[in-house]
Amino acid sequence: MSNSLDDVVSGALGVLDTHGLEFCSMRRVASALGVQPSALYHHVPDKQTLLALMADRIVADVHAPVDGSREQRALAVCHGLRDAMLSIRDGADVVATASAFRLGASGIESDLAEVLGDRDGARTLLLYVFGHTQATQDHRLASAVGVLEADPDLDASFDRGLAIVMRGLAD
Amino acid sequence: MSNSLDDVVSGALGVLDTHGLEFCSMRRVASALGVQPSALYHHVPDKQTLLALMADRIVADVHAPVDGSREQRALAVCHGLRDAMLSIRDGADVVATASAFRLGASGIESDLAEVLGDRDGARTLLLYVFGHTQATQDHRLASAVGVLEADPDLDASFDRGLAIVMRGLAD
DNA sequence: ACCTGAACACCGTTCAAGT
DNA sequence: ACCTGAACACCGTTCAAGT
Repeated sequence: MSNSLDDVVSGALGVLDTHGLEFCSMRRVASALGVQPSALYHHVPDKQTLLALMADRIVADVHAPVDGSREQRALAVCHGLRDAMLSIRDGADVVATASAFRLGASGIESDLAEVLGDRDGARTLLLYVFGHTQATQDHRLASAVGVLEADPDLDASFDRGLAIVMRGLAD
Repeated sequence: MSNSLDDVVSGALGVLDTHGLEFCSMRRVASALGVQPSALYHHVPDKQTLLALMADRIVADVHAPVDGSREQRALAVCHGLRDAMLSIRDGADVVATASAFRLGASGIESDLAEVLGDRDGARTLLLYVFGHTQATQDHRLASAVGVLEADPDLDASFDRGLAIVMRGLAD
């Protein structure tokens, strides 16, 4: 059976979730799809592009709700983003790296900027969400492996930091 | 001549600055030191540890000034950190990655927490500085290579985001 | 203590050729 | 359009052995 680009992205996300970013190689993705490594290059010019497509898919369903106050809508986006990234192994690393590369050009940053009416505020909030979620996920992995003790406060810490940034944005 | 651990870290930083993180391999570092790849493992257990030592050295001279208001001292740390990371190629990536892994355990986070009297505030500020600086550096590289147009506003954008977070921290 | 030499099990990417 | 097969130029890490 022929694979489509969507199949390739799905296959890559499967490898990511079961083996982690470190082992998410073009060769592994190819073998998960039952295909030679070189076949992937028919769908994608390079690995970086594949990672960007994976990032897009991870956050694809994150949108601002239509009603609520500005603050409520912004918080919903931040929590949705965090949950989406945490829902897949190393998701935060994948999304944060891809997003750092196109700051200002991401759909979510525009969404957030529209909700808040503040481009700098949107960027600041987004960078915070990426950074904290990445740290949370790395920390969880490390404590699962046993190199660090678990920090049960990370979710509360996220909300407290979010509150700090939102307070700075209040008009 | 025998190499010390410090020599290895210096050599690695040299390779990083001239070739970038992508090409900062154990093999290249070894060859820059005039030594076989396996020799590095006498000084360092693995590449990840070497990257952490490089990160420590990049930010080694960043400290809070002794006088000034709380806000002034915190801003000085943030700017010092940003400048230190931008002073070497891919420095922000190296520092941010190493720091995400030990959130709460870094010296700068403690420094900042002491200055601000607020652990969550320190973490929030730090994540913002890492994220924005990483995006700035990636963006500059991409525009130097020509894949993105340059954004001359990135430095001003950094200060505006910093002001937002500081405002959220005001008591 | 610091290093060599050789090996192991991998990488991303290219390219001619097949269907 | 989608894929194979083979190759190129690399990786990180281990380990016995040398000085």
